[in-house]
Amino acid sequence: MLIDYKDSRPIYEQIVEQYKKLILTGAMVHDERLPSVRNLAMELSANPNTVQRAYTELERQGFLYSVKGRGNFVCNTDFQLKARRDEIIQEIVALIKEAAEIGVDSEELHGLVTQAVQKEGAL
Amino acid sequence: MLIDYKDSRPIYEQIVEQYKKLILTGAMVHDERLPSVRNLAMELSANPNTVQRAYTELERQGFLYSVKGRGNFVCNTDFQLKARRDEIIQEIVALIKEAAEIGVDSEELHGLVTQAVQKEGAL
Amino acid sequence: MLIDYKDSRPIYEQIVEQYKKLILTGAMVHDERLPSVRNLAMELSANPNTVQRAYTELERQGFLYSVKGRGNFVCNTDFQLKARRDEIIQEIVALIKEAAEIGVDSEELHGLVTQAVQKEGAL
Amino acid sequence: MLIDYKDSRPIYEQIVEQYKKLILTGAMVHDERLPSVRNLAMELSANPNTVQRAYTELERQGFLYSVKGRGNFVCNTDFQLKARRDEIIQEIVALIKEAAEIGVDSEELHGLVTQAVQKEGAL
DNA sequence: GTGGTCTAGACCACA
DNA sequence: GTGGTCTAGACCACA
Repeated sequence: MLIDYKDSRPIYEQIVEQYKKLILTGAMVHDERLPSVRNLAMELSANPNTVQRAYTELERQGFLYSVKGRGNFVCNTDFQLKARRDEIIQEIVALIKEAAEIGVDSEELHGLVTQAVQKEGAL
Repeated sequence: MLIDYKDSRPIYEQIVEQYKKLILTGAMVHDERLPSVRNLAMELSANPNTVQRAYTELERQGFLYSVKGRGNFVCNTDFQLKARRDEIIQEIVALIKEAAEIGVDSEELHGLVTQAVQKEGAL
Repeated sequence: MLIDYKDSRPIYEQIVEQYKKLILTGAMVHDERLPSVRNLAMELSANPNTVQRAYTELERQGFLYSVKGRGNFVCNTDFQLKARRDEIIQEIVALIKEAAEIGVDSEELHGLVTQAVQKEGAL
Repeated sequence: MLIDYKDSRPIYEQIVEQYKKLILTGAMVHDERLPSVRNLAMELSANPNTVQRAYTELERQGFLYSVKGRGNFVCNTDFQLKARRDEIIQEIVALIKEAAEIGVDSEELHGLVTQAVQKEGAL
């Protein structure tokens, strides 16, 4: 877990993002325990309030559940996975529409994206 | 020009976004005059400073040039168009990578996006 | 004579700059007549007040003299030439000092400048 | 930090210039904290908005990064240093060209600059 | 406490 | 009239 203090996004948001990624990619699994608020705060040299805020947000979004006195645990994320997949699709569709508006038709765009993906893959 | 005061993004950023879109889509053309700072502020019932900030940002990004005592005018945007096209491609590539990480391969994704585009098109 | 309305500098200043250059380089000579305020304003589609302001400034700096009812004429510019030469030297000295402050010594700088001049010359 | 209220340049620009110099010369180092917006404003008897504007500009130019609730900190400036070095070279080249246009050849100029540097050095 | 955004209103340079 | 800068002071998000 790494916080980038130069990032303009608030620290609690960076924590939320990183745990969401760990959970959605399967790096953390159902019922696995997250670090305690206090420990994570020390590890990141952040304020415990900030970590608590991140955990509260993750709970609100259905990524973890907390058990008093025991800690915070990863939820089953089938639902979140499907939701994120649909979000990704909607975001791509929006970008395709914007490209069309500035004169890049979907075939041309498809070609350019394919090229870019191959370049990345070749690195 | 419509500002959403419930939007969490600051007003000046909304103004910037909307003019960028108008300019990139060709709705406003090279050397066309934008409303004066004071007029736009009145129209949006916002403060002239807020509009000024938006215009300064648009100038910095190369979308308009200002002439003291005359007003603000749209720049030639060939460069900005190409830059935005490349940004769109990179954003799509990043989304494809994220999809792969959560277990949606690029063929499946392509199919789902195509479906979504067709649905939208049918609206 | 060309005014760049996209330039952030005021129009009157651009006029001043261009006539100073024409006069210092000898493109306009001692006692040569400048266009009338009215004509130049028309040619540049600028406000006559703006042109008048430029001429007043040029007179103040000793580049032209005006004769009522006859027009504006180029001064002898031996003095201005020497002054501008000294200014150029002072500006270069200041840049050399700044370079030293950021760790570029004068020999290294001399080499880099020589290279840059040759590149320009080769264009 | 000294502001010259008689200077025609705006206060925020003077603040930007001075911090750029402090950072580029190494007087302030990577990750060092700048004064808070409010403190610097008090020290300069300027308005917090004016200081904020200077800091925003310094952030945009890559000289500092800001962390909400914590403060503003100096960036790593390798890139800025190189960029400024190149700017200095280009400015000197432009001055050499201007000198040539008004009849001072580069050898003569070189001699005059060398003299001037030695005089300064002797102060 | 600290930065970010915004309103209200002033004054200046420029055309 | 038009843009640019600035002061005074408020309120919010974040740590």
